[in-house]
Amino acid sequence: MNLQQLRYLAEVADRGLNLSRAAQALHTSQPGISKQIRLLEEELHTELLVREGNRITALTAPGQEALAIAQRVLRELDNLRRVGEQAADPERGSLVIATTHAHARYLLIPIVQRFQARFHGVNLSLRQGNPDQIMQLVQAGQADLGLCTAPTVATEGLAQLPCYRIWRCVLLPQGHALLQKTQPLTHRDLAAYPMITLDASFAGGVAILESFAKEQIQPQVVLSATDADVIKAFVASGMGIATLPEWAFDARRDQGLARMEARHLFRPAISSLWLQRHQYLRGYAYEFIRMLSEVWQAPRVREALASEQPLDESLAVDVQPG
Amino acid sequence: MNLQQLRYLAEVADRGLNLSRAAQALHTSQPGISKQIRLLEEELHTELLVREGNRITALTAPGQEALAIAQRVLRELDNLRRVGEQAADPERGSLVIATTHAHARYLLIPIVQRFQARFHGVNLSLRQGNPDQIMQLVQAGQADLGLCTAPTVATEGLAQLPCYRIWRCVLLPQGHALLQKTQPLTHRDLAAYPMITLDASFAGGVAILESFAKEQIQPQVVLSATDADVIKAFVASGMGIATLPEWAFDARRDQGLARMEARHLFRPAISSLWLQRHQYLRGYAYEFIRMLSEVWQAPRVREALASEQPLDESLAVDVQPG
DNA sequence: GTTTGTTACGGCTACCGTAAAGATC
DNA sequence: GATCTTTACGGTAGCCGTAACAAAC
Repeated sequence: MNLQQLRYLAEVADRGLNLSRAAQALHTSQPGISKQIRLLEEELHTELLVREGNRITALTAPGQEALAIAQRVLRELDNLRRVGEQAADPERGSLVIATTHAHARYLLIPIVQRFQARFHGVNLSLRQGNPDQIMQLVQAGQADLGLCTAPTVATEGLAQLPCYRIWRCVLLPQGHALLQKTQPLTHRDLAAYPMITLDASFAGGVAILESFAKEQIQPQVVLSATDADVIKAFVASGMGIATLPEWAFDARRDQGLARMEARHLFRPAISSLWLQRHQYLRGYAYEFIRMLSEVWQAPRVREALASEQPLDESLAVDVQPG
Repeated sequence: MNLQQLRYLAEVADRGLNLSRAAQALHTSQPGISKQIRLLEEELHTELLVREGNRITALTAPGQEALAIAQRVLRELDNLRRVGEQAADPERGSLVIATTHAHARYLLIPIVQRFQARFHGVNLSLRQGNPDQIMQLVQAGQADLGLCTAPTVATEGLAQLPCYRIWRCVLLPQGHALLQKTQPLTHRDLAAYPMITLDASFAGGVAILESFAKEQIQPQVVLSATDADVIKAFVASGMGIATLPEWAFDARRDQGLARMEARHLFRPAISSLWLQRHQYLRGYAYEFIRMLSEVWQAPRVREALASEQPLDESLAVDVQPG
């Protein structure tokens, strides 16, 4: 038994049970992979792969268990490497954050600036995607932290730390008729105009549509996008109205646009940090999290990672302006 | 990085940070250990051990983290081996159960018999100890299952499956004056005679004393022991009276002894199965657990292992006679 | 002087890559 | 014939054990 063997098994599973591809991905020879996996099978007295002819078509039942174990072991080894890095230089390393465009563009900018000022040595990188993609990145270990609203896919193995309550407002082109209205907006008011929404992969997009459905009103969605700036551009061009997080609108910068209050129409979405439960976090990662939300001090984060409970959404706080 | 290195690190920590002893325990040379640990430290760019002169006096902070990781990895490797064994022959293997004398001697005998009849190929072995020792055995992986009442020590990393409610009765020598009493026994009645109790390391022993304390009565404890048969022998010899689990008394076999009802005096103790959370269980282990208590079917056990919650004690059932 | 950890060195295992064969689509 | 896995084989890196050394109690 051998770490290499576990690495190979995991990679083979990752590459659709194709030894050649696994070998390529690992920059090694394909017979080596074959041999090592055979050795592992031999040692366990069990076939892990189902071979038909000279193809590998599936994992056996014990193969699936073995794969799960291998993945856990490999993750622990990653953690061990991080422990070393943390000890060697607590202020040098990398931090990958997967998040949505809106979060990256509006929420994270001041935080990232503060973080970079404090930790010059940390290579911070942002990856964009919709919540489902973000979950994948975090689950695969390709991102350290995810920040977004709840995804539509399963979140196995991830801990969720609720951070922000996201209230939506209505965005319209300046001079829009609705701006004349002095009473609070209604769903019916909005449905009279074509709408631009967030893509359905975003909890925000879905929630808005559901709130219309509840009122038995069908809004006319002309476009859905994944990018707040794209949405704003379309609104400014007069294609329709939109709902966006309140903090995605900046009266000074967003010339040609106006916003109207809509807290009475749409419940806030909760945006959370998502992270792998069994992952060692570098010290600066805890600092980053604390910068996101004072609620999440390091000990509290550790506690949340250990407990399997989903956490109370009331931990989320309203976003502080800029 | 290398499995051997993790194994060495764990063993060194286990042997009081003594390389020589670790080498001995692993049947290898001491310089090998030294070298491999140095290599690991080198790869992590971090010292894991605190060296003073030529002694190792402590683990550094990253060393502690590394040790924890190494232990988790090694446990997973054990699991992997078990996956292999399970697949190679589901009915052959070993099962180590750590439990108290009373459980082994009375509760487990019929269950062990049924289990052995069903699984000839399984090497079943019982280890005796008090609850604290049992926890240690399970936590160290030297026993697969623990069966006993709650220990006084921490149970980190263990899952508790409540199984039995243990009611106590009073044991007296035949012809004892109390046997004449027609009304229910009181604490005061009992305190009039010297008592023999379970050792304080048993929840049972402590609970009995506490129930007296609550009544502000001080019983006269002449002896405490860890073995039900020893206690019975002393009671039979007239040294005093005792409280024991109801099922530890057998009117036919225990000549010279008599029992009196005491359910109104002492709350039942809960005896639970204890097992390591991240341990792969062989199929027959699930079967054994089911034989202990029908409540604990395999899927339910898996669920309990995954959830970090302490479980409801009401899952425990009264022990069925014989 | 005994115990304990590190350094030095030679032997050997076992892993790796190349080459070739076997099998299936 | 193309793709993919397995078998065969030689080179070599790295692990292991012995021996010698250094340092502490």
